[in-house]
Amino acid sequence: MRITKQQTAGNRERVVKEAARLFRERGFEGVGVAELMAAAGLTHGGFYNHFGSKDELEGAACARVFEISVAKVAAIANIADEAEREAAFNAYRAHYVSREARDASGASCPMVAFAGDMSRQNEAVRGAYAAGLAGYLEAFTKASGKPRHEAMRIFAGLVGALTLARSVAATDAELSDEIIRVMGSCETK
Amino acid sequence: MRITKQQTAGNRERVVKEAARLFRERGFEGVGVAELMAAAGLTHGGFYNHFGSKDELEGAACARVFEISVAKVAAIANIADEAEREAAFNAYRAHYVSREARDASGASCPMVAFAGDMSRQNEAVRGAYAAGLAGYLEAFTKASGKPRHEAMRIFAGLVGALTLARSVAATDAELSDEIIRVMGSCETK
DNA sequence: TGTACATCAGTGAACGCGCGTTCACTGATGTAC
DNA sequence: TGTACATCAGTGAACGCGCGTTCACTGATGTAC
Repeated sequence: MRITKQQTAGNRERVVKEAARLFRERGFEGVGVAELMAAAGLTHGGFYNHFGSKDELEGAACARVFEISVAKVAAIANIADEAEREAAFNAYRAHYVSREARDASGASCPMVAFAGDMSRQNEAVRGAYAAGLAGYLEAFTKASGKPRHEAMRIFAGLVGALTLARSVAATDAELSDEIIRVMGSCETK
Repeated sequence: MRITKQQTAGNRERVVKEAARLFRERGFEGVGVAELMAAAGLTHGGFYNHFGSKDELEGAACARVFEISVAKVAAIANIADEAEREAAFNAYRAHYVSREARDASGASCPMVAFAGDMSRQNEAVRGAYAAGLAGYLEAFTKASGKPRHEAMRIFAGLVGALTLARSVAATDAELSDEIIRVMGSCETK
């Protein structure tokens, strides 16, 4: 059943994309190779035609997630008009800690999705993550228009708030909403 | 090989204690029943004399970790002298985001250790966690001497900072240290 | 452009390992008399 | 207090399931002529 080169590339692309979603939703250990392939409309046997190992896909998926996130923040940083940039940045912050963002774990920020178990990940993932975080912080600082240390404090607050809100979303909706409310409406100080 | 009731209680206690440490270090899925029992000086076969399932131990360990953490914060909240309490609270904050705290993952704050994969945990763990977080936030607010929403913002910043610092501790020590430096020296504003 | 053959993405069965859980057995403790 | 028996925490082998990985096979694509 050989298929077109284009189809092959499309299949690989779809696996990475589904992996980026599923890994964020359920963690690297929470999704198996068979399910990943099925999500892309394939069967598990062909997995190793595309990737050398599950670790390798994890690394690729992690890198992919960062690409998307960094691109979003970099787009804000590149807005020329000062007031417009600031407005976009504030909108980004507000959406970062929102009920929508909390509930869309498959589209989550990579830090919130992956940071927690980075210490027990393979080299491929750790490398992609470390490079990704460095790039993200740089873009975030630019987008914020503030000194780096201040931008980092803001970002840490966002990460902590979203992490905490998610952690009790299923068990204590009221507390989760309170966290969102308190942290989402951060005046710019 | 029947043993003393006291020894039995001591054995169970040791398993929970080791679990509290190991689960924080490597996550619930990262430590097996056999290793947990070995850490307590036992063999895996007897596990089910003490616990109905691994899930049950996870719940007990999670609850235990919160007990310890909440007690620490509550002790600060109960300091009568205002200035002394404030000093103790600031010391707590400073130590929370420090290189020592970052590297001692086995003695970590339960939120930083567990929040990330709470969404994929069993009922026992989720229940213990939700109750624990609510109790912790209450104690933390009291200890801070500030309005609840402000205390929550401070706490979210601490959680985010420690989470981020840990996530790159092994791959980008410089960035990790920078995060600690920036967030640990938080003036009280 | 048409034909013949090699390539290789996809398929599904099978392997092997780790891990949670079960089980038959042991022997000192705890208890009934 | 002493004796006889039941209890039950601990042991280590074994089971069964899930999951990453391998493998033989298929057949349409891509290529050489």
